[in-house]
Amino acid sequence: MKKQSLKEKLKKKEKACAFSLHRVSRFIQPSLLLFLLKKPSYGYELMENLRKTGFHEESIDIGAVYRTLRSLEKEGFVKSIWQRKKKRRKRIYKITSRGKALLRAWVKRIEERKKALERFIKFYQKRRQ
Amino acid sequence: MKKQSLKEKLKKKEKACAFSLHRVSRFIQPSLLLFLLKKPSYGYELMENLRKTGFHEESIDIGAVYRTLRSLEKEGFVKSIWQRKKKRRKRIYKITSRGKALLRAWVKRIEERKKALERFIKFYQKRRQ
DNA sequence: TAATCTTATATGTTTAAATCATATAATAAA
DNA sequence: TTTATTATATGATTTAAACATATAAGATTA
Repeated sequence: MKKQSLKEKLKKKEKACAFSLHRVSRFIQPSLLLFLLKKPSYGYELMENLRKTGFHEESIDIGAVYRTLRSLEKEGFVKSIWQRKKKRRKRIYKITSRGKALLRAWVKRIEERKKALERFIKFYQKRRQ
Repeated sequence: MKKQSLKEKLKKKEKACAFSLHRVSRFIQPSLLLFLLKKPSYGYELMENLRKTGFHEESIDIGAVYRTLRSLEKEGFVKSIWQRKKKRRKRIYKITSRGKALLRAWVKRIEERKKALERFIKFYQKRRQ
C-alpha cells in the first residue's frame, strides 16, 4: 500500500511542526479541466494523471476526484457519457466551452499566484540574515 | 467601506462561475512569519503589510490574522508581549528559532509549489489549440 | 461635545472543502 | 479461489476559510 505509507510520512512531518504543509487547496479542479482539455477521460485515469504529473506532491484522494467531476458537470463545465462497450464501464468526461473559459480564468489566477510566490521567495531571500 | 466593496466584487465574480477562485489557502501563516523575520510587529500592522505586499490578491480577514498569530504562539513559533507604553496597547510578536525553522520549511514548500504552478502553465500552453 | 473614523485585539458562527473511510462490482492475476 | 487492480461512488469527520460582530481607546470632524 504505497498510498498509505506516503500519507503516514506526511502525517509525521505534519506533527513535527503541528502545522499542515501539504494541503492541495483547490488544485484538483483546474488540474482535471487541464487534462480534459487535452482529451476526454474518466475518473480513474484522471487520478493516475494527477499522480504522474506531480501537480500535487501528495497522494490523491480518489473520492475528491469523483466528487469534483460531478460538481463540474452539475455546473456545466464538463459533460459525461457512459462507455460500456469495452471491458469496463467508464464515465467519460468531456470539457465544455464553459469549462474551457473556466480553465482560462484558472490559468490567469495561477499565473498571479505564481508571481505572488516568487515575490514571497524574493522577500525571504532579501531579509534573511 | 473599501473592504466591503472589494468582497462584494469577488462574490459576484465567484457567482459567475460558481467556483471560488479566490481562496487564500494557508498563505497567511507563512506571510506572518516572513514579516516577523524582518522585525517584531503586531496584528494590525501585519494585516496592513499583507494588504500592501500583494501576497494575497484579496482582502485580508483580520480575524484570521489574529487567530493565526495566537495559534503560532501556542505552538512556540512566535512569542508575544504587551506594549502599553505608547498611545495604544499592542501585542508585539517576535519570531522564535522554531518559527524560523518553520518558515524555512514553508519556503521550501512554496518553491515546490511555484514549480508545480509553472508546470501547470506550461502544460496548458502546450495543449491549447 | 457629540458623533464618527481609525487603530487595535478578539471571538462566535457558518460554510466549504479537504481528509479519511468505506461500499460495490467486475475483471485480471496469483 | 483468493487477492489485486480497475472503476465509480458516497458517508462521516475535521479543518479552515469566510463572514459577522464585540469591545475599547484615541483621532478627527461636524
